[in-house]
Amino acid sequence: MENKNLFTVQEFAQLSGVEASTLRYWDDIGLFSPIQRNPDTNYRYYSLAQILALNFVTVLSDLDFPLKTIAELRQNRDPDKILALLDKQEKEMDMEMQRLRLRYSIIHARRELITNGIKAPEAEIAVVWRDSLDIMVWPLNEYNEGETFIEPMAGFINQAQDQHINLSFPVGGCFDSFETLKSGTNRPQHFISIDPIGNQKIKEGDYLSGYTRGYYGEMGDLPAKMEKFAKKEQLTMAEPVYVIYLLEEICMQNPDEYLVQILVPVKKQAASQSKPKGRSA
Amino acid sequence: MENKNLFTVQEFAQLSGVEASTLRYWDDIGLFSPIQRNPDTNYRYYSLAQILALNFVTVLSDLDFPLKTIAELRQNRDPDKILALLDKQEKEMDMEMQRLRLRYSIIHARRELITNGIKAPEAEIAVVWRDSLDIMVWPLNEYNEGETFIEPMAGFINQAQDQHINLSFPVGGCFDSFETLKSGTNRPQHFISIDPIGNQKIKEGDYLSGYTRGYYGEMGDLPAKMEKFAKKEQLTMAEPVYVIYLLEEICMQNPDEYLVQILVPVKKQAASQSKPKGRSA
DNA sequence: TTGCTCCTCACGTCACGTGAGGTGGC
DNA sequence: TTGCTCCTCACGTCACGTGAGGTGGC
Repeated sequence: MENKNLFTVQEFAQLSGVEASTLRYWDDIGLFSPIQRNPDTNYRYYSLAQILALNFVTVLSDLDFPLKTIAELRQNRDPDKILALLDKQEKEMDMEMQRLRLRYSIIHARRELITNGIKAPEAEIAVVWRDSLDIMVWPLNEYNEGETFIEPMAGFINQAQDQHINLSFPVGGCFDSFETLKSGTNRPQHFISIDPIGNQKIKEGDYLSGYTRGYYGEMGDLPAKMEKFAKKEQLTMAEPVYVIYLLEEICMQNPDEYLVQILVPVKKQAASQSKPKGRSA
Repeated sequence: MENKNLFTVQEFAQLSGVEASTLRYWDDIGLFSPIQRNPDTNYRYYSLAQILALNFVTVLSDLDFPLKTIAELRQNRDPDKILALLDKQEKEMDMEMQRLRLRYSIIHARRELITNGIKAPEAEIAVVWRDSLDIMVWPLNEYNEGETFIEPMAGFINQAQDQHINLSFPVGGCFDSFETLKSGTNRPQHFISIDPIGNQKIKEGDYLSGYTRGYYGEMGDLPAKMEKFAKKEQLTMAEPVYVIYLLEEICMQNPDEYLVQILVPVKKQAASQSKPKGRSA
């Protein structure tokens, strides 16, 4: 009965949903062969019953088992062995899941910044309310003479590998105070990553916000402008000061056009407290 | 300053966490090249600042962008383009997630059956409580003379592709009644898949359960034994009858040793109702 | 004779990793 | 002189997909 109905590759491909080229390849590597060959023409002929034997291969290859493993199993399978391999495969899938989730959060973080960068009111210095943002704060940077952010960054990248730290999240800087920012805009005390599983946060609250364009650490007269604005608006600057690169090498061709946002936590000086001081001075 | 510190491939590899062979390859394909070459020795020399240019490549390749795309972007990137590509990448990740989830449920379903198969009390016919089980019920099978399950199965596999039905879930059979099972153990009215997103369920309840070994549809004297047991225990058989292959081609070498479980929904005949009947007859 | 399917090589894919064989500086 | 790093090919990986060139049955 099984021999009554024989199928050519194309027919069997149609029947099984496995491509003819794949069937030929599986035959070539000895994984799954037709029950018959025409000795003259060398045509392959598959039987209907082979659809079940094929199922063994397709099920396991759908589960991403290597064909080599499938071929070995075909000769020598048993329930315990299959269970062990299913477990192993599931563990690799768990790892793949982790990788996917990490990528999702990187894409999410980067999309946020780029979107903000595109619609940023660049000329505007203003007090804005910020929700809290999860970040990772990198270790304290130390600078020798003439060094900029690049040296400690290189050092950290170098160490990060050992600690399995992912460096694909957007990066910014953190300064101890507005004074330290002014005295060296290209030497942040800490780098930060906009990393949702980071250990720290940019706290929610009011921030004095300003934007400027330029390569990493080049902020032109923005700090001076912001200080002037703060004085005029009677704002008390607090710490730490964050700089966040909204548009950088990932999406900008020209390094001089990188877009950075400076964020300084501020409090409005209460009228009842500041005014008397101002008057008495 | 940038030229002061130059690094060989190995050094730059160490610094950046990108393998030296990868750096050479990225140079070969024109994706990322050292700023200098020694004209005599052809040694590659990278600068510290290149670590940032490298970051562009590593971030995007960590996100699984094709190197070709990264190379094109490097020449001509802008925020909108990057946003579009991030979206595209996320959609592919969504699909990968779906594939992963599907594989998880296949592994889960198969592990359940195999584990049950390994520890099954094979000789035992007994009434067991079953929790409900999600399944997909395939269309009604029709049989011509001399045909067995194999023909409708082949037909269905053939159609399944168009409907994007995944055939990797464990398969069983469903019979309209115990009588139809007895009259053709290799001709189930329906196939079923143990598929958690199937449209139907094996209802929870008491089932008469028996095991036997043999190729698909070969059940020896198990149906007869189960019927005898039911009679003795005064069980009323209901419908439908399920056969579930716990151990089949996926984990068994020898087709004669496939392990099938027959499940017949039953009710104990209430003593008050059945006894009078029995006496009056 | 034309069109269709089948066959067997052989090459391309993608992003490297791994030698093989040879050179240059301490 | 030895050991180390660097170089440039070239080949292997994995599971096919895609021709190229040729044959057989209607």
